[in-house]
Amino acid sequence: MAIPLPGRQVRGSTTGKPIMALLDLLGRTWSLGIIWHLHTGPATFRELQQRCEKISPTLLNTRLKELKTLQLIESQASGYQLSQQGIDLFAIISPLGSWSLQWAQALKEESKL
Amino acid sequence: MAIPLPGRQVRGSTTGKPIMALLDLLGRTWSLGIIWHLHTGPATFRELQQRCEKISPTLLNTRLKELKTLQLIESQASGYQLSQQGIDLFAIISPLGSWSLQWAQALKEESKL
DNA sequence: CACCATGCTACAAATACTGTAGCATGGTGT
DNA sequence: ACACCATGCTACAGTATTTGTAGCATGGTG
Repeated sequence: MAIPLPGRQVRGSTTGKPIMALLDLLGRTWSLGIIWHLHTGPATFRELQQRCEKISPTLLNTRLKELKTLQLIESQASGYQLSQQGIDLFAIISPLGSWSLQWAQALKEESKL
Repeated sequence: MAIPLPGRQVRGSTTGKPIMALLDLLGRTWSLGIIWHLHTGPATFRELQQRCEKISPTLLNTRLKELKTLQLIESQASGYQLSQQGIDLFAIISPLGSWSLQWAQALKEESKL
């Protein structure tokens, strides 16, 4: 699957709008998960594999390449880590952590009724 | 694919943590896109199809069911719309819109070098 | 009753992802 | 120098997901 570059046509949208490229990227299996798990600090390939529990090396590598091309992560001697852009992106999505807790709670309440 | 319920094992994680269920959900093709496009207001099935440009009706319907089960959207006479939870979730991710613009700009600058 | 729009399903083809095996490279110890 | 191990990553076949097109069922309108 082609890397979703802003300005280009991407999966699901022909407009080239950056947000569409971003939604395409984040909508791919494991993209969000990798960013999420990398936020706890740099990780080697194998360690990242473990943080992600069940990702196949094939896909991990594919996603890493995409994320690297799109400058959300970078690889250093210490392994892979979020780039400054990646950190900024994570800052936006990090509230999802606590939001998910109250969401889970709400679903639980609902199912009691 | 089973609907990613918080508390259950989901694609990519066995821990049952709500955030993992959420990442699984949002990581599915078009989930984010549907939420994004619904934020501009309620839409009928066919209208939502058009907002999403290229989604197949099969998948649109599948996602709508998931999002409805997970209480992020609800269907009314006026069509589908974000639920209160969906609105809250959108509030978190909405900065992605402007973030994507500067990200696109940065990528463009980079490619000039 | 013909005509049209809408919500949605069917189903086969195309695409993406998984899982296991294992190769290539670069240490470390002897 | 050589066996031994860990790491980053690729190969590839099997499986799951997504797309695309066609079209059915229902309800409203003239």
